[in-house]
Amino acid sequence: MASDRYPFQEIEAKWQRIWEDRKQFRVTEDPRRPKFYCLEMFPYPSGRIHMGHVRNYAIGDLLARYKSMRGLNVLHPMGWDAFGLPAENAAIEHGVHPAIWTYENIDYMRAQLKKMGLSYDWDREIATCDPSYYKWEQLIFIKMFERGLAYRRRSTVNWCPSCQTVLANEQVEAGRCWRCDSEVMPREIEGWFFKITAYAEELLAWCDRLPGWPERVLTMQRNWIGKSEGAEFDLAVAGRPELKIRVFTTRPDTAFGMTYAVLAPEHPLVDRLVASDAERAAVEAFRQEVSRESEIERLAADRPKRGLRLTARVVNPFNGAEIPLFIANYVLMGYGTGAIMAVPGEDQRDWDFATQHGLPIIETVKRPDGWAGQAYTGDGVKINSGFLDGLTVAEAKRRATDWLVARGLGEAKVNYRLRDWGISRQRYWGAPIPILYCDRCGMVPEAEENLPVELPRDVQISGKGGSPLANVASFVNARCPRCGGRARRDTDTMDTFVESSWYFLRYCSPRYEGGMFERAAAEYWMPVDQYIGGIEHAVLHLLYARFYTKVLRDLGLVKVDEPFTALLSQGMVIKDGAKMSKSKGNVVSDDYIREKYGADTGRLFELFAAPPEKDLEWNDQGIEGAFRFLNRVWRFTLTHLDELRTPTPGRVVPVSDAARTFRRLIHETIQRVTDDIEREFHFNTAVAAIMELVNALHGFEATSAGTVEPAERAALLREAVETITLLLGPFCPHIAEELWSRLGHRESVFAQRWPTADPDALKKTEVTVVVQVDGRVRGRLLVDVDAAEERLRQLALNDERVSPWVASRRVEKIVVVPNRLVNIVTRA
RNA sequence: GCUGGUGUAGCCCAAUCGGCAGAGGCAAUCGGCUUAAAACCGAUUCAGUGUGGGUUCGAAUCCCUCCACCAGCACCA
Repeated sequence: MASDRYPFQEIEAKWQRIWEDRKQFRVTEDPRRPKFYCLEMFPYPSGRIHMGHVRNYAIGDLLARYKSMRGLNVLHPMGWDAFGLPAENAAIEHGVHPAIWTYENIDYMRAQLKKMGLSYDWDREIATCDPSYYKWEQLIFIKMFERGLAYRRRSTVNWCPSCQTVLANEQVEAGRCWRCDSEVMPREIEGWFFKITAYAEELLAWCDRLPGWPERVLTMQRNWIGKSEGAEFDLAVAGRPELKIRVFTTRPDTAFGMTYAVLAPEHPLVDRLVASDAERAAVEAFRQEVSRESEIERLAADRPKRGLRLTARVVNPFNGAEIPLFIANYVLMGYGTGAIMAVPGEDQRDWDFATQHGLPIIETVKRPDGWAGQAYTGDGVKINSGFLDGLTVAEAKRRATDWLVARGLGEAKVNYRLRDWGISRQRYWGAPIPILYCDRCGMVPEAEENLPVELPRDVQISGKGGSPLANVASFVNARCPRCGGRARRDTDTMDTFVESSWYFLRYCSPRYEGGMFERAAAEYWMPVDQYIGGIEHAVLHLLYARFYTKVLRDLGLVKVDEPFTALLSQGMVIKDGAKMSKSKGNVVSDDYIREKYGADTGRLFELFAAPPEKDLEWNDQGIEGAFRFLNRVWRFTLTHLDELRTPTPGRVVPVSDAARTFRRLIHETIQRVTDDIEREFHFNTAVAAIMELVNALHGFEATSAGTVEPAERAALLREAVETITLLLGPFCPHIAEELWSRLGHRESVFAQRWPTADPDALKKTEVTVVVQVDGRVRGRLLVDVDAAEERLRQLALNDERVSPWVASRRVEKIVVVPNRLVNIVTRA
């Protein structure tokens, strides 16, 4: 049994050892050669590599090896996103220190990756939990702090009760924690923010300048940034000249349709507007009611709009009308000014509220004929709008804004949905925030020479009640770097997305001690030419990394505007209808597949089963097929080794038709595989093309024995097998190396140039032209390439399989597509 | 509800500019090899492209309608 299968275990171990001994994938900057930076998203060391990881790394490895064979100087590093909550949970559950748990996992997973035969430069391996890594992150934090890009404030944040920590907006999915799926609660807390909103416009603008990114991801980022243009202006409170309410609107043209205004319940002005104790009590009760709603309920678009009418009234500056003022749950404090003008005629939300509360509705845009809807948001001619009447919506927006500006009442304004990135985490296993609180000097950054602020090892982790660091006296109690007096350290740690926002830069010079990275190295390698990872980071990591890169650029550290030139978002690996995960118990382990079929087979299957951007349904039979294919290639090569190794002179010039046809297929395959990899990452069709060639190789071998000259036959078999081996290299590196060496080569297959198609071999002398009658195929013609249209027309009409279909009918017209088809259009 | 994507053979997937619906794999069936089976080798079957319409000599491909599934966003004024 075992003898039937190629000895993958032996081969894989052998070549992994050789690659390691030769340091084959170690790279250095080489200004004479064009570079290619190929990067896969580094993993969190959760324990074991599974087939979802394998897919990611197989794609990256294929590209890295392919680009290298194309002559590029390829940087292909790997490391560990090593800070994170699971390490702390392990500590709570099993009493293991997070550091020990993490490093043990790293050791195991590194061994797994090595057994996959991935072409990493392991000398560049990094782990983000290493103080020599996060030291630089702390330095940048201080520089950001000095420039106001990192700031501390008290605010309502997303609190995950299960993770016992704060989440950034990006880390909340439909009201639930992105990691543990618990319902997120609002909580007032003091914490650190990165001012990503300062880059909102640039992050958005560059979405149009990243042609190598999937449109899907760019759309998600654009939506997340959520730019909206409009105007801001003041509503005067009737009888209270000292009070003004600032509102934001994207539809200043509809201001004449304003029939009431609304404040967010927690708007600070509300307290000054209440006229009596009774009203104050009512407001309090309303606020209580609203705050009891959970995050999930708040997010439901169809939840009832609740509101409370205040006694205060406001004045519409456009027409002087005095209108009622409400507080309502559908206006959010966190967006715009926390206050709106309500125009039920042209806004559905206002329409809903107005009809519920019996408020008037004024139409300010002429409805199209037959309009039967509620609020109308389309274009049209302005009506009931004073000086705006007769204008289009777009014109009226401009004129209304100009009118506000001219009177000093307001201004044009752009708002973004994007909020600043909250980075404080009330947890232990992360990078400490390098800030101290001095009794005398206040908030002070740690001095540069004192970095890194190291995470203390000795700590009690209970999983409850604030940051574990707060209980470590030796950590908390420190000296003020400014005055030398007593100071307390900040006891929060940074969001782990901060580490992954710059690891690609650290890879450029991972052992550099003079800074985050060596300038020359980063200038040579950056940006990443091809980034590969899962779609789940479409907004999170990918937006943060873009932001952080721009910050570093503005600090004068890097020259690039964007970190990733091209992005490939690979689909998930699915089993039994769900993403592989421990909790679902549907994980296919890498170890199991590798031991049963070998690393090459596992990689081949995942590259072959579906195009990379699609989800891949795991299939036990499919992997058998991939394995069978490799065995087929192996067996053919070994059984024909004598013939394959007979020396043949130089280039093959086939004489027989069978040989010429076969050689053309060899070179067509080179062309197809190259195109498939370059054009759209269609690795599945590339594999199919190689399989087709292998099938044809078997056919040629069987039929050419007596009919083709032995020397010609041997030369062609050799050309075919060598081509197959070279093409297979990036997909299945171990078996390719072994076959290459057995064919008599001493150099690594990866030291070879990627094959290019011989134009002579591709030339065709004859083509099959299809003959259709009224669009239906009725015959075929074998003709010389580029045969004249007139000749094709005659041949088609005279073809014996075609003529019966034409005989009794009148030929109306004949469409000729050279080298393709002839379509005879007839009429009765 | 909005936006994007996908729908092709029993299954996973191809089809470049609108030009023969099928490259590859899986499964099934038959044959060869074998004392037999597995493995292996060879062959065969199977869809008219989610629905309905339109444009065209010709549509999986372009346009419109509807359906299903997936993903993202969802009181953002």
